[in-house]
Amino acid sequence: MRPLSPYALVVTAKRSPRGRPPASSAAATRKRIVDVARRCFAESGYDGTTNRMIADGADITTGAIYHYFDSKQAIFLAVLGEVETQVYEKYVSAEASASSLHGKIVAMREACHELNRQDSSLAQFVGSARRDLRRHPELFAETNDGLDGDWYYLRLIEQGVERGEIDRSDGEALRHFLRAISVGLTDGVSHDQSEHRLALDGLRFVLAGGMSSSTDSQSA
Amino acid sequence: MRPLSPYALVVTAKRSPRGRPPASSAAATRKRIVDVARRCFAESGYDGTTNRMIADGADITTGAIYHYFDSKQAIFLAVLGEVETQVYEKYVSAEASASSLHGKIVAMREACHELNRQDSSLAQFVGSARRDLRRHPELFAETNDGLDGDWYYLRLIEQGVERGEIDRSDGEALRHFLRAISVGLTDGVSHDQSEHRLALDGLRFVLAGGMSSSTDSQSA
Amino acid sequence: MRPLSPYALVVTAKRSPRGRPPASSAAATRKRIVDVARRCFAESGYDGTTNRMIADGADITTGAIYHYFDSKQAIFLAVLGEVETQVYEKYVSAEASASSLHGKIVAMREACHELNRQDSSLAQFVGSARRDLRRHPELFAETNDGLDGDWYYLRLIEQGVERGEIDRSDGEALRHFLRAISVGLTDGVSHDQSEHRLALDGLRFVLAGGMSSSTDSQSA
Amino acid sequence: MRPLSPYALVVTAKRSPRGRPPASSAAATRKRIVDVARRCFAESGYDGTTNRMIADGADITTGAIYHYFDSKQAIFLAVLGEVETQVYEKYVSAEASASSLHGKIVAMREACHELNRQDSSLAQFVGSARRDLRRHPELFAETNDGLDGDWYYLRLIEQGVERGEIDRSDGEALRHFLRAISVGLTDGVSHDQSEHRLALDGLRFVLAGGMSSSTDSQSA
DNA sequence: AATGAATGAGACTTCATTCAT
DNA sequence: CATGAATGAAGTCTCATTCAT
Repeated sequence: MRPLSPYALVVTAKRSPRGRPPASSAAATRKRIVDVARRCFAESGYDGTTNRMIADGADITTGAIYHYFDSKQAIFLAVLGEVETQVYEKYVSAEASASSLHGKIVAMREACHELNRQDSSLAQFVGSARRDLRRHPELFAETNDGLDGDWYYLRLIEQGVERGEIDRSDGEALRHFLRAISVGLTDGVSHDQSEHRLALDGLRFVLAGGMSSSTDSQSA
Repeated sequence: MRPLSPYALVVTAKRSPRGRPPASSAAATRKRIVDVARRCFAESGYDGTTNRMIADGADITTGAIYHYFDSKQAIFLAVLGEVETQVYEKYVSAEASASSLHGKIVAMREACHELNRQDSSLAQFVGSARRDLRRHPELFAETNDGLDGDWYYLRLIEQGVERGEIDRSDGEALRHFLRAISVGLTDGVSHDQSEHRLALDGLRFVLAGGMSSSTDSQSA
Repeated sequence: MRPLSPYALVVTAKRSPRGRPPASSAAATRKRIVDVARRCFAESGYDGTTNRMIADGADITTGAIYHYFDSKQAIFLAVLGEVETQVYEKYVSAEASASSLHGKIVAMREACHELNRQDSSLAQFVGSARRDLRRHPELFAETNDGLDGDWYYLRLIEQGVERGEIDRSDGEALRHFLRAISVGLTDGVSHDQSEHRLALDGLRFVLAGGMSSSTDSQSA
Repeated sequence: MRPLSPYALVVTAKRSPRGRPPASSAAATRKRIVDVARRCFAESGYDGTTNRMIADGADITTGAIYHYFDSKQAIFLAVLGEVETQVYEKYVSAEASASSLHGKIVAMREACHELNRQDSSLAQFVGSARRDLRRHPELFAETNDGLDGDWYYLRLIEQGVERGEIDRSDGEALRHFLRAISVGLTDGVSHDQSEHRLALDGLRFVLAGGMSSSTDSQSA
């Protein structure tokens, strides 16, 4: 029949022979759907991902998906929520590992690097989802603020200003720069660990003032 | 009838019933197609853009598109080529406007900011195309190297090393950082001029060593 | 709505609105598709047959066809394979029913006549497919040798030569004549039983030497 | 632009530079259209032939076709009429070249062979048109009786009966056989001169009674 | 819990035909 | 006489979704 999609699990040899599958199977299937969907959405985007891709990857049929989710949109929202939670936790735990503004920023990016090393589909989903959310307003969830860490940077900088580490007048620009570099690290190089590592090293180099020595009389 | 797509011109009262429309210029129509397509691809991506969107936007029928292009893919390639040319020219002219590595980098990002101010769909197309090119290998053209400015940064850094402005050992990391921030500025904030301005100011602040004073004993 | 195609069943009052229809057998639907397709291809050719014709005839939608076949081409190949099998069987069983070359030839054509009486769409498909295969190389299947019975005639004549019923020097010409008359009976008159019968009688008359008495001094 | 279709003339180097082309050009263009159309219809059938194929082959644009013909259908009818005329002439001239029924039949088939040698697209068009006429009733012209030579055979046999060369009771069967073999020679082997020659030799062999010696006790 | 047959809308694309120039 | 820009209908195929089993 239909050739197996590249998302199909390789271990498709044995299937629960007949009768009701074991109790926890439902939860496991749901998790499989979400996991596969994350990878699909990350790689192909929302429009480019089909229910068939997800079903093949989760070793079920497209019809079965609808036992777990009401729609493709609902799958996306589930993936989004799960990813947000994971990223949020990383952010929070990173915050405590350093005391200065500079240190906290680096710590947070390092935490993301670690996350990316463990499962790169996470960062790639974040990058993909950013565009998909702009394109499909119906994909917005009520709790959608954390993907780029804006709220986090806001807090960090506020604290930095209070501690006198940075002028308030520079805070706003810094915040937008941090947002941009976060997007860049996520979208631009998250698919290659060593590039991501290098880019992060570059950020540390620049933050440490590596480029501040030589200037010329150029202007905007 | 079919509800008008948001890309349709508002003045779509009457359409020539059949045959060649009076006072129509092939070049103008072709340009309209490419322009609308750039905006559509930028906003909705390759998969999310339909021929109907483009046709409505260019005030023709979907069939007429094929008078100018062999396929949707060909339209994309045309847009890509045009954008590459424009961006390339900006890069080259920016290079001459400063003498130090630091200055040239800032000059180039400022040039992009200027381009973005004139037509933000350009930067947004670049961001969108980056993903689409990863997803659809058939969209690669022979001349596809300039979108992120990698070749440009490579040259700049090489020259910087030769002039002793930067250690060769830091060059690789810096290059990847520059790639990341370029992606971030393009993808993350190009849809809002003032945010883009702020993020660029943030980059200049950081490059100038604004974050280098305060450090603590944090590590990766 | 869309006017019903002539292939649509007359009893098409109500159609199941959505989802799997009650009491539907996949095998039966598939067979319906193949049967209708054979008639359509026979009557209208490959180019002239539309998915809509087939779908209407099989009482499904055009989309449902793709549940059973990957493409229009695949439908054609399925019909071709099925027809080849049926014709082949007839040929083989006809071979045993006579002992002389003359007798076997007549027996084979009579077998085809019988097949044609049962389902004339078979012979007509063969005729149509001959042209379609010439025009669309992609319609060739690996097992495509039996439609005109060439291999069959080849064997018959070889045996006739060995038994001394015919000179080897005449065999080649006879073989091509048999191919031509097969095509003629299939393409030219298979749509009308009585004409087919008469033409076959004519062949028997000629083979029996009915035209050999009167000759004059004409030449090529 | 659009790649040249295989029907495009190779000599597309120089085109009448500007202004009105020479006087007889119109007639020449019309002839070119008909000639190319015959080959296209022969090779690809009515459905499979596009106006673009014809236009490319005739070195004009699709629009220009409509200066000479009202529709694709009209082109087909023009080709059909022209072919009928040519074939008719051959038939008539062949009739005089022999005196017996047997001789006239052979003479006519030899005449067709000669025609086929000169321009095989003629015979192939006849074969293709036979199917197209069955499929598209609108392609029938008022004067459409001569393609298979039915009227011709009818007359020949009537004369043969009157001259006592054949029983009236066998005439009807012979006529249908002749029709079938005509179709077979036209459709089955007209694309290969040597096969056509062999098949015609086979017909002559059979008509001469080559198969009448050996019979066995087989029956219908 | 899961299957898989089926729908209906819509995607890309082709093509005969029209008509201003 | 001829071009070529444009239409509108139709064609093949895809896909999210539904629902009897």
